[in-house]
Amino acid sequence: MPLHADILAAIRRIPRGKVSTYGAVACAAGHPGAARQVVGVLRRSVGLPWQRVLGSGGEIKLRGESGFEQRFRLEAEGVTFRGRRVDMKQHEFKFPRMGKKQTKKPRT
DNA sequence: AAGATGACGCCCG
DNA sequence: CCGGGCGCCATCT
Repeated sequence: MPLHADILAAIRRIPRGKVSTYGAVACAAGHPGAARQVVGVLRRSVGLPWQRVLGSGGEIKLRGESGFEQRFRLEAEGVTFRGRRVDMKQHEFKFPRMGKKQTKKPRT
């Protein structure tokens, strides 16, 4: 499974009103250390909840209008901020256990 | 193939 | 809290 597919899936699993971090997503996708690749996927893919992906500590790493955009969109989902960071203790989404491959269609 | 870059993460002063 | 440096992985020129 292409790494971007795993990352893509992980990002899509982030529920509304919750957020995650690049590193966490990469890890949840099964690619610890591939935080940068998470960024790549976010940029190339469209229709993803990119706003729910933040930097470590819940900090918005985007600059300029993009940063504002992200902040507003998150607040619109009910996410609260602590200064310039998202209140992670309240909105950090903990990815479910991922044994190996069984992540979506365990089907019989 | 090599060099440079990126919405990163973590350590150190 | 702030600034600086190094490591990671994939992509682009």
